Amino acid sequence: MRLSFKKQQFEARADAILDAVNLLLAKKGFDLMTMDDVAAEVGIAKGSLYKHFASKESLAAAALCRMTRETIEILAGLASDLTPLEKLKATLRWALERRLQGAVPHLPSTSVALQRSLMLNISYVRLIMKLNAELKLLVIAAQNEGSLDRSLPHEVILYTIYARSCDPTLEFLRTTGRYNDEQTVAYLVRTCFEGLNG
Amino acid sequence: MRLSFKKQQFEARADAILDAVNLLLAKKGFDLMTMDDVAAEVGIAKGSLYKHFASKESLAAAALCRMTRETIEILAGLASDLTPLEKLKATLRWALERRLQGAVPHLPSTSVALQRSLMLNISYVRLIMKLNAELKLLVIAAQNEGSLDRSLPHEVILYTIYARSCDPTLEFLRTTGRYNDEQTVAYLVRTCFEGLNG
DNA sequence: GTCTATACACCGATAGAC
DNA sequence: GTCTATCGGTGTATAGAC
Repeated sequence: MRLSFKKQQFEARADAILDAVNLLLAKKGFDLMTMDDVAAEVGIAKGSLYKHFASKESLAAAALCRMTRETIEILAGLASDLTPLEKLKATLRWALERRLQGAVPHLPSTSVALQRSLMLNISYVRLIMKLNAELKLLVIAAQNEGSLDRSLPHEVILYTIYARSCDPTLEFLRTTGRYNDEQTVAYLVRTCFEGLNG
Repeated sequence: MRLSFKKQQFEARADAILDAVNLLLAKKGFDLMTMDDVAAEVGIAKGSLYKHFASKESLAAAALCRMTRETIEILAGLASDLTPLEKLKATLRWALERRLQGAVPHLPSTSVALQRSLMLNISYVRLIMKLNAELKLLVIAAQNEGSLDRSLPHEVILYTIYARSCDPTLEFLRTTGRYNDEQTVAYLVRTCFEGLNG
């Protein structure tokens, strides 16, 4: 079918655009990323971007939606014999590895402007709420089995894990060049759950 | 002395400008903060800003220098009978409290543009290196007395504490409205050093 | 030194030819 | 649907009157 093929091409290009957006969001952040940057990175004209996405905000939202969807899939695909704590650690580990590969952090704590527009994006909010609900269940389950601190509100634990997925310590440690990616991720996961105390 | 008085006024205005910059950096971030914003907040004309500071970058650098200097003073003023670990915790607690009062986080992990320009600012780099050296001594001392994990590189510990001082968890928890400022800060310090495990 | 006015560059978004 | 060209708006920084 010819039509289906064209549509496929269209989708493929949209995906290529989101790849570029992801790269640029990670490198420069939302505020400093320009539509010229995106167009140049993809190798198309700036005007053509607007045939795929209505605005810069919706472009970023689409990129973050794709990544959140991916996270939900990873979480769903984890071996079912893992404990809740192991699942949480695996998800955090995966998010940190993705960042080292050039992905943008989940929580766009970088730009207030982006945060505002995202909260008005229904698709994004739905996805975040879904991910949030699943992680919350894991946190509570881990607390019930005693592997996570019962005396901490589950919100505190959940937010702390979220924050760790976009922790700048990752870049700091990479900049030193003293540790490989595996060690860096391991240090972050370890200090998150076990703390710094001796 | 007439000249000294005028000079004093000039310094006072510079300080008022830095207050405004601090507020705006915390609220909007460097990229979204405009010189118009700063001028409006201070209540002077935009052109007058450039009589005090050469550029937007030097304006932000001056604000961050002032805050770093303050941190060094706080650290120096801590009771000498505190253990190294207690000093580190007290400094982190102070930084988080300052953020809740509207101060900008130490590490401007928000803006890549600002990071770059700061690394070229000699005054700022000197101050950061001084603070860094003092904190590093505390970390190593705490490791030697066994109150911080000896098997972690001291860099990992130091960067983790830095990152916690600008952790977005603070805003997340405040947004819920379920905890007062004291509790919020306590949760952050506690999870940083003791982790999330049960 | 402080103001108003403006130069100059850049960005998001659109128009119109093909 | 992709391109080039451009509009409208905004931001940093400066010029010039007072």
